[in-house]
Amino acid sequence: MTNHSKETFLPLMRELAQTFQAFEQFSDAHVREMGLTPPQFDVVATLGNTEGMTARELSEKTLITKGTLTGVIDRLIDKGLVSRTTPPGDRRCVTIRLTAEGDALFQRVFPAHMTHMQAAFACFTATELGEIRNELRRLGDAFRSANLDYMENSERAD
Amino acid sequence: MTNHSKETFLPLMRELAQTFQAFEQFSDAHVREMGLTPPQFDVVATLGNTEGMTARELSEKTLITKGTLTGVIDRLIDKGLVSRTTPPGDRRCVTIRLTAEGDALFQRVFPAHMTHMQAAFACFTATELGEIRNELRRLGDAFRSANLDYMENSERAD
DNA sequence: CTAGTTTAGTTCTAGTTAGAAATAAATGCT
DNA sequence: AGCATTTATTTCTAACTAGAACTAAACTAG
Repeated sequence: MTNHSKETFLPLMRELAQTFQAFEQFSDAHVREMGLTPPQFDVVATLGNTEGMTARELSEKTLITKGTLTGVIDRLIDKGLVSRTTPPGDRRCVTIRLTAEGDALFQRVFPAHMTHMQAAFACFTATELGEIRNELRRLGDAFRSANLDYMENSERAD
Repeated sequence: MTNHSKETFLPLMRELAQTFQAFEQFSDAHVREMGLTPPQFDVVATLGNTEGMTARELSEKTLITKGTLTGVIDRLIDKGLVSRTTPPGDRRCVTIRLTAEGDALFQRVFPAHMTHMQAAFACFTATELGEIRNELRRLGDAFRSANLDYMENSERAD
């Protein structure tokens, strides 16, 4: 258990933010050229090659909160790319599914986006990519666990 | 120059997004408790211990685009935390500066936030933090350079 | 079997986002 | 000096954001 001075971890925090921003810029520029917003692409990519799923599942996989997701789905329905139906058995839920048009878009756009992204990783070996992934996971775990500790303490204060 | 299959780099992309999201959640929860939105905190932290700066400088340091910054500054002015003045010499610019009240908030809130963030890094050595930072930089450079290549090609297409 | 709780989704609010168009001042060229 | 370009910021639009309050349906315990 080490207590770091801010000079030790602030640069890492900055680097994380800048790296993520660079990733988003590279990814989003391509997504927008294909006529989708980044969250819309995220939803279409997640629904691709599935039988559809509930809003809750979709929210968990895309990291889009449920309140936001309602609006994103609304706009995808306006574009004719997804449908919202009530599944038999539980009328609280909705099943969100790609339409034929949405599936056609997915088949066209998803491989194109993978090819786009691939270009950024060409200067790494597969081993390096795995190592970076592990370090990111460790860092993410540290944030998640620190956040749990923090929320636990503020609960007690209620 | 390696051509990776999507199984090689997709997990890394997901991990990057999840790690950044965990970082934001941990940081933002604390910032909001102190009565600021994350971009507002970012601006206050950047202006702290300076004589103020132009909107352009502030935009570069915070990664908030200038159009967005106008609104963030407006709300900080409403709260009485910053001021917007035209510097002598160039009437196109504005100088954005913490008010006395804004400085008092900064002195109180910035150290508290550093202490909050520090807790997440306790399980790493200083050396590890440096290594992760280097890998993040390398990854970020890869995205930035891929993005430059991409933009160059689309320019030619105009 | 029914009141209370949990779960699913939508709606609402305030704020942020990028990008494009508009405005205005300063600089550079001739 | 005068016109064109560049630079700095604001305004505008469409979309996304989290979180809280709300509605409705489905459990669950007595």
